[in-house]
Amino acid sequence: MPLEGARALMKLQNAAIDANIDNETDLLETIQERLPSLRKSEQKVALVVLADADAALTATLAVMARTAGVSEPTVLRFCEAIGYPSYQTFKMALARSTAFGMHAVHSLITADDPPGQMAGKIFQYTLASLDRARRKLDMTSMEKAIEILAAARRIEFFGFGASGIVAQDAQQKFPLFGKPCIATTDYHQQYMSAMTMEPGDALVAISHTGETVAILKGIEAAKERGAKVIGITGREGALSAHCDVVLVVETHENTNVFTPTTSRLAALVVIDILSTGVAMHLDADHVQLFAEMKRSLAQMRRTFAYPESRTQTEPSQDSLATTPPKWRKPRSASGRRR
Amino acid sequence: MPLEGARALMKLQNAAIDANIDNETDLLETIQERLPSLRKSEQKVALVVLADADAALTATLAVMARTAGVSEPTVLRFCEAIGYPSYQTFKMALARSTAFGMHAVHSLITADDPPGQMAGKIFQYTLASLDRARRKLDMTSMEKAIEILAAARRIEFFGFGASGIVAQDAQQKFPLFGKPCIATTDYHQQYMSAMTMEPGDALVAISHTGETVAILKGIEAAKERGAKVIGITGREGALSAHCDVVLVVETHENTNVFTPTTSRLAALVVIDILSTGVAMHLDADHVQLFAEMKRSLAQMRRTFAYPESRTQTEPSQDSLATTPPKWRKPRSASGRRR
DNA sequence: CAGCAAAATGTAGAATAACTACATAATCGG
DNA sequence: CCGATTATGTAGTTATTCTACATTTTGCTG
Repeated sequence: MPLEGARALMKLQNAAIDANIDNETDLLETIQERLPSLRKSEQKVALVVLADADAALTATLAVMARTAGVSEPTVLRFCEAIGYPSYQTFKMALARSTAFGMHAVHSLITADDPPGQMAGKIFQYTLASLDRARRKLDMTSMEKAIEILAAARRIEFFGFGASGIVAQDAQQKFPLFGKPCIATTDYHQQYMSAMTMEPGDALVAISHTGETVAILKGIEAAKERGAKVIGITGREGALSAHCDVVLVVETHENTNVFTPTTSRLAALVVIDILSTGVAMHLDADHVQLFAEMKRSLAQMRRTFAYPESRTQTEPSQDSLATTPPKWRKPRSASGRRR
Repeated sequence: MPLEGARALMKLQNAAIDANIDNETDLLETIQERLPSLRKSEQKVALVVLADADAALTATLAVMARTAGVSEPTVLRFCEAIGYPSYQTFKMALARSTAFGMHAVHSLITADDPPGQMAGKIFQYTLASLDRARRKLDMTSMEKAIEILAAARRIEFFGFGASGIVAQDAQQKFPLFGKPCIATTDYHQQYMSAMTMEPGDALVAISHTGETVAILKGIEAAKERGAKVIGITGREGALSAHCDVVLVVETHENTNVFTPTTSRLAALVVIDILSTGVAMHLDADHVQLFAEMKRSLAQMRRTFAYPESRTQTEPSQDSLATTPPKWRKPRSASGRRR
C-alpha cells in the first residue's frame, strides 16, 4: 500500500518533468538521461531507439518489439516511462527532435566527406547547436538583461576574437533604436571606456570561454564605476561572478578540427533578441523613425546602384509595419514566466 | 488507353519531383505549391493541413477525413498526390518539417509579445531561415568556390555593414589554414586592394542586396587585374553578372520592423563551409599546425586566467583529431553531385 | 535458503486504425 | 443531353495498437 503510494508520487513527479519534454529538451538526450531509471527490458528498447532513431521512426510496434527482443507491451511501457501516452505520440516527438539531426551530430565531419555532404553536415550541426542554445537559454535572465539595456543611457560591448565580431554586430543594431552604443575590441580602449562609465550605463561583456582575463578586468572597472554589467558566455565561469546578469549561451562543444564555431552564431541570435526586446520598449515615435531609416537605407542603395537595376523595386523593404508597441514592461517583478 | 499512358507518365514525373521533397524543400511549402494541381476534395484536405499542421499531426485518418469533410480514401489519395506512399509516412514528414515551425514564421513578432515568446519566435525564425538557406544553396557553385579559394595565393573579403561583419569573420578563419587573407570594409581601401590584385588571387565580395554599387566597382577592378571573384549575395542581381561564382544565400524576407536579420547568419555559415572546404585541401602538416594553434590559444587563455580557474582543464579543446585529409578534389569536372 | 510478496515481463485477444476493391456520383466534350 | 472518364464515397479486409490478465523473475524476511 505505501509502496504503491510512493510509485504514484513518482509517476506524478515524472509527469511534472514530462511537461516540458516536448518543447524544451531533446528527446534523445532525455532518453539517455533516464536510461538508468528504466526497467531492464525497457532499457533494451531505449538502446535500440538511441542506436538508430531514423529506423525507429518507420518501425511499427511489432518490429520495434522484435528488434529489441522484448514484447510489444514493453515497448508501450517504455513510451509511457519516457512521458508519452502512446506509441504514436512518441514516434511523432521522435520525428520532431531528429528533424535537424541532433543525433547525426555525432557523425562528425571527416576529411573524406565530399563537399556537398560536408556542407550538409555543417548546416545540420549549426542548426542543432542553435536549437540547443534556444532550449538552454534562461528567459528570466533575458528579461532582466532587456530591462537593464532599455533603461541604460549608453551601452558598451566588449569582446575579443569571434566575440569581438558579435560586439560589432551589436554596435550596428542598437543605435537604430536611438541607444548610443559602442563596440570595443581593443584591450586598452576597453579599459579606458570602462573607467569612464557611470551609474546608468551598461556594459555587455561577451566571452565564449568566460575566462578571458582581459574582459574580466574591464568588467571589474565598469562595476566599480557603478555601471550595470551583462555577460554573454558559453558556460558558467569566472565571468559569471562579476556580472549583474549572465546569459549562458550553450552550444555544442567543438569536438574536432573541422567542426564549425557555432557559439558566435548563437551569440548573434541573442543580440537579435536583446535588440528586439529593447526596441519593444520604444514608443511609437522611435519605431516610426526606425522604419524610415530602414527605408532610406534601401533608397540609398538603389540610388548608387547600376542604371540597369535602378528600375528594379525593392519589394520587401518598403512594406514596413509601423504598429506602435502596445506591450511595455508589465511589472518589473514579473520575471517568472513559464 | 493513350490517356492512361499520359497519366502514368505524369505519375512518373511527380515521383521524380517527389524524390527530393523529403530532403530539400519544406513540406508545407510544397503543399501550397501543388494546391492548384490537386483534385477538389484533396484540396480540402490540403487546406486543413495548412490551417493547422500541429493538429494534423495528432489526427488519425478518420478524424482527418471528418474535419476535412471527405472520405478516408480521399485523404490517402491526397498523401499519394503529395508524394508519400502512406498516411503514416506523410505524418512523419509533416512532423519533421514543422519541427522548428516554418509554418509559425508567419505568426510575426509583434510588440504585444512578452519577452519569452518573442525570444522563441526569433529563434524559430532564425532556424527556419537557415534551414531555407541550406535547401536553396547550390552545391555545385559551392564546390567551385572552394576550388578557387584553395588554389588562391591570397584572399580578399569585401563587404559593408552587416556584410562587413561577415567579411571580418572570414578574416579570422582563413588565415588559420595558412591562407593569407584580409577583410576590407572601407570603400577606398577596397578599391586600392582590388587594384593590387593579380591572377591567382581571389576576391570574395559579400553583399546581401547584390546591388551595392561600391562593391561592384571593387569587383570590376579586381576582375580586370585577372583575379577570380566569388560573390555571396541574397539574390540574383547586378553582382551575379561580374562574378566567376555566385553563392546565393536565400533566407526569408524581412517583413516587418521586428524581424531579425538572418542573412548575415546564413552568410556566416557559408563562410564556415568555405573555410572547412579549404581546410580539407590542406595536407596533414597544415592540419597538425592548425590543431597546435587551437591548443596553444586555449593555453593562452588559461595562462591569463584568474588563479582560481587556472586548475580547471579545458576538456574539449585538447582532444583534437589530427587525421590527414584523404579526400582531395576527386575530378575537377565532377561537379554534379546529388 | 525456503517461501512469499511485489515487481517485471510476456501472452492473447479486443479495439482501433489504415488500407483496398469496388460502386456510385460528378464532370466534360461532342 | 448523353456517354466516357474522372473524381469521390462505401464497405469490407488487413494490419497495428492497446488492454486485461497470466507468468516469470526478483528481492526480501524468517
